[in-house]
Amino acid sequence: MIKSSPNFREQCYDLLLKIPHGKVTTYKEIAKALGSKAWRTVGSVIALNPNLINVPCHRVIKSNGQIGNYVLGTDRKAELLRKEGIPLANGKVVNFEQYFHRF
DNA sequence: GCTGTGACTTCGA
DNA sequence: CTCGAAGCCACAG
Repeated sequence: MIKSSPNFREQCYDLLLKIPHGKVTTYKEIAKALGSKAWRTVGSVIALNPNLINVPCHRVIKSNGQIGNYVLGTDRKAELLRKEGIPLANGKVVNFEQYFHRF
């Protein structure tokens, strides 16, 4: 039972909440899991982040392993990821595939 | 109801 | 490898 776009936003947060601690995912994978190609929208809706407190948006990174952006700043996001146990290098995730969480 | 925008992705030089 | 431009979809005004 797959709901269409109307729930796109909610599905994004839902998947984000499903990401375990110490793991990361990419915007593209999220959109793909939703069956859409709106990576931009994924970042946009997360950027609006109505529930930033409940949504670990800092666990979402780009497809090339580079950390995306963050409401509090990329440096803050990098630090959070590092605390999660993910080593970083020049603002990029080291072996992010290893920490990549697939739905 | 249409236009603009973006926390991205991908191809080309 | 690095830099630039175009494309894409959903949300907000």
